[in-house]
Amino acid sequence: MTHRSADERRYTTIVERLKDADHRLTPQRLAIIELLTHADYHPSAQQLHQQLLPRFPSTSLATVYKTLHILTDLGEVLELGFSDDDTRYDARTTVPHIHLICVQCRRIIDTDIQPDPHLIEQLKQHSGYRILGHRIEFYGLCPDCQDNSGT
Amino acid sequence: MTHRSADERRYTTIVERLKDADHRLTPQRLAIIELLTHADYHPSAQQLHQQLLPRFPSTSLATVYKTLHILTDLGEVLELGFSDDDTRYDARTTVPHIHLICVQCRRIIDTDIQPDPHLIEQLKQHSGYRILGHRIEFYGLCPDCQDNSGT
DNA sequence: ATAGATGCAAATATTTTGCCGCCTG
DNA sequence: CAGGCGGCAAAATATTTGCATCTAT
Repeated sequence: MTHRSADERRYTTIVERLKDADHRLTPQRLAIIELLTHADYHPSAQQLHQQLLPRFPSTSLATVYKTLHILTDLGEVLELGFSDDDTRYDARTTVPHIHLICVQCRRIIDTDIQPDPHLIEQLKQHSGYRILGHRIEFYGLCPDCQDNSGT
Repeated sequence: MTHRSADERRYTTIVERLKDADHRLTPQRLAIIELLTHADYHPSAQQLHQQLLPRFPSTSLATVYKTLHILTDLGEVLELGFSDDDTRYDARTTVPHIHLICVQCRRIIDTDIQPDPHLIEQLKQHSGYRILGHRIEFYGLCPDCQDNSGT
């Protein structure tokens, strides 16, 4: 077998998980998973729906939401809620990772940088919390928007 | 003048900011600011409204939202949006800080622990983003919920 | 006195749900 | 061929807005 990209592997993984959990592999679901995995892409439900329409003109938003919830329950998709923007969905990896969000174009990219384990230890000690997960986002201007702002 | 707590000082600061920005100091607004500042408390708009009702039975949710937006625009309140919960508001400090969120009781507490500056430098270098701010949350079980889960 | 605030209700926006006919397995 | 799924529309939530009235300054 020839080279497969990380995106393709991730796609396959999620499809397998769906099948294993006895969910049906409908064309709509496969298309949604493809969109979620093939691109540095953290779309909203609306965006997914828009991108689906050319291929499946009758797709409904409800189907998009239902699929996203199934994948979220399986732990394959992460929801990112905001107060001033639609919820965005991240299916690229199940490994917790830090997000970088452009405050201008709203692009969200993943990083492979991990938070310092020492920080987590500190938090435990100070608070008594049992730490289970995290959400870490940095806000700023992406390279493109830095360039365009000089117009 | 006698001792004033950090909460009281924070309350006064926000009230001054409102006045300086030529907003009126209505009883409703003062009460909202008091609720926001006097407690380790990151309430939702609904929660604020509920707590306001005993003192101001006719207060409307719209007023709560309007006040929160004014304070957010002034930079005195931080909005925390989620996908599965109402937006929560943090008025306790304007210094960026890490939140600890209990996944069971949804209590949100502040910490005074700062992210490693080295991490931020790393992110800049890897991504080319100009970093302007952050949102860092750790999820887990607060001490109370750890105790109660052993029932 | 008057600009700005409140409170009510209606409007918006987003997400969820119910139901029925259809398709996957 | 049976139960899950997609699509439509209605419902449920959360938040915003318009407007008449009231009030802080």
